[in-house]
Amino acid sequence: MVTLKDVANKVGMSVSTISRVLNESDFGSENTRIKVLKAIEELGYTPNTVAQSMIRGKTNQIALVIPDVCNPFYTNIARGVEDVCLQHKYRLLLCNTDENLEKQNSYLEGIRGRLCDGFVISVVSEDDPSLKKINYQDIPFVMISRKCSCVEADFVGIDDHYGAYRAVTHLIRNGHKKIATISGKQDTYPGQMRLQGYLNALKDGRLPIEDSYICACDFSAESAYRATRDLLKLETPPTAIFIGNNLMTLGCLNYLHSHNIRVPEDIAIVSFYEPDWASICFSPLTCIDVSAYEMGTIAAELLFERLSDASFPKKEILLTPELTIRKSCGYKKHLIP
Amino acid sequence: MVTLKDVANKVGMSVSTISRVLNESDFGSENTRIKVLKAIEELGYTPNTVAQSMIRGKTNQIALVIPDVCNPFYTNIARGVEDVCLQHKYRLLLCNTDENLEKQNSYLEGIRGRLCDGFVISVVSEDDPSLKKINYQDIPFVMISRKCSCVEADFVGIDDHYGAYRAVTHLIRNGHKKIATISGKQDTYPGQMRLQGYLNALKDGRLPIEDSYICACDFSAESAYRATRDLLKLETPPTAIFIGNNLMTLGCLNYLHSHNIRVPEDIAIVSFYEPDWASICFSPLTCIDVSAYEMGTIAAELLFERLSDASFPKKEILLTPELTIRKSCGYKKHLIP
DNA sequence: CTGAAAGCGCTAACAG
DNA sequence: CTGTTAGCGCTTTCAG
Repeated sequence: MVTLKDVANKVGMSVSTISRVLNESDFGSENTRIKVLKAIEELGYTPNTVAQSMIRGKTNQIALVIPDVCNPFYTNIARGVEDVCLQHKYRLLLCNTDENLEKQNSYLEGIRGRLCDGFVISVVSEDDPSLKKINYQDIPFVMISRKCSCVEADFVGIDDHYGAYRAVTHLIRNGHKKIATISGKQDTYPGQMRLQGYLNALKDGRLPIEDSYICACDFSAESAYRATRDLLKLETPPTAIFIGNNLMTLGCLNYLHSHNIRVPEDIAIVSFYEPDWASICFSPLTCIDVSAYEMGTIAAELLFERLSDASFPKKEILLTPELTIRKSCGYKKHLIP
Repeated sequence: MVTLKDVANKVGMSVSTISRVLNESDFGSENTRIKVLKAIEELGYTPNTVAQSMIRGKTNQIALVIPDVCNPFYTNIARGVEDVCLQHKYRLLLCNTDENLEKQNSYLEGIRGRLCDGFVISVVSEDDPSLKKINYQDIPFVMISRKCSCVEADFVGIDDHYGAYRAVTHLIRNGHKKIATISGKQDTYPGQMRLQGYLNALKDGRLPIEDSYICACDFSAESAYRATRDLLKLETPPTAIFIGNNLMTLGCLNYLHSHNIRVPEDIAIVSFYEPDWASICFSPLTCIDVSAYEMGTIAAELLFERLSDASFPKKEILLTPELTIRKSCGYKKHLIP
């Protein structure tokens, strides 16, 4: 590997001179500049980023810790975060925890080791204390989508309760009385809030709450596939399902379609978060949705604010999701306000 | 930030001692070990990764450079690469180039600066020479899916020509004679090979090649949406389309569905790469497919081999994709061998 | 078994 | 305008 010293030797100058022509835009005589630049070119020198990080005390890198890289929701967040990073000339270290506490811990360990100057995280579980271990003063972070109430930090998320409430209310207005929910991990904030929104919508709609209609799933397609099967085997199956995320919607629809169950004729569906295939599904999907890209953008910007000034009070930003009506609920126009 | 020195001061020992109890599994008396570990715990010390990288001359990090984080194809590759990284106790730096040469260059610049010990890359364009700039001896890399013939390095990819040929042959066997293609970026290896496979299948099937049936798209859904529209406006529109990737399939189907064009009754579709919604689409998709996760796995393993021994000859690994028949081509059983 | 000292590649304060 | 020097936090000889 060619170093600054090699360049210095080649042109017969000191390392500091070389470093300066590299870092100060108008340094040295035309002559030296040209000579140095030429040597750098010839030798193929590139500054060692690690050494630079070391001396500058910052890495120019931020990390994004997410529970599932394969989920388009997080991937869109990543795009948002990345774009902001680029504007700030930062790099993005993407860490996929796979909903696994151990993996998350291992990444957090690296982060504590100053791998990055700050990070954005969507925690695996709200109950897990590992986030506490990292010193916010040293490495600021913002939580996204999933909040961890045991820790004080900025948070950017969705108004999950409202979203779920809105979705279920839509079902009720369409005349449904037997409404089930396939809900996500209950050790996460969105998992809890979306279930809560479902319950409150039923309550306000004076509908009874039926335990067997509440399926505790884990945000995965497989869990939703099984839940759908169980739901339909019930003595009085539901006529509608509110599904807590995009992946579970896929799982649910896979079951329905492979068993020739029609949507919305046999059963109605509302999904939290809109998959990109919403329109070309066998029954175009009605969804509650929010721009994940924008969330990522907001979170990253908040982080960069923190990076330059840690003193302002903690912020909590909630985006309001909107309902897009397609066919999967059996749109009854006169019922919609 | 608390450093080794702080720990040393606290227990009244030298930094080297602390470093040793940390790095050598059986060092020092029980007493000192316990004392040191306790101090580390109390102070909340974590080794500075940057300093470690510096002295060890390696970062324990590899990068994955991909053109689109939002494409599940690359995301599955990422999962594969990541899992192998984890086994080797490496971290994964994910770089999204967004099909943009400038972004790719900026990431490559960082990589040249020794941000990682090696990397896996799916290039933006085959014609671009920027990969040449990085010194393979210093930082080995393996190309994935997209090959750059101007550079000598390991490559893991799909047998794109075979896949396309197989897909189009399937269409021909189903009785189609007017077969169009929506093909991907022609400055990429898979873009070229898939088009080539299409052309050769037509040739071998004694079908004429119709220029207006060849749509030069760019792998994006939008480009395919427009291409589909144009195709259907032709005087004699095709009865079947071979589509060069998953995203373009989405775009194509979006057009068809929104214009009430039935699949396969009005037009047949085969897609290269299988989206996870293949089964729940309004017309379940027939696809040519390969495991992207596995590709990622293979590429990463190859990279780690290189990392420990750069001397063996360059490898080129091609995975053979398989056809999954659903409904979108109008399955005619007796015609399939 | 432990400490002092050198040095990884670079930047920046300090001299000349 | 340029060179010398001192570190950043850590590991690793080399002495004691």
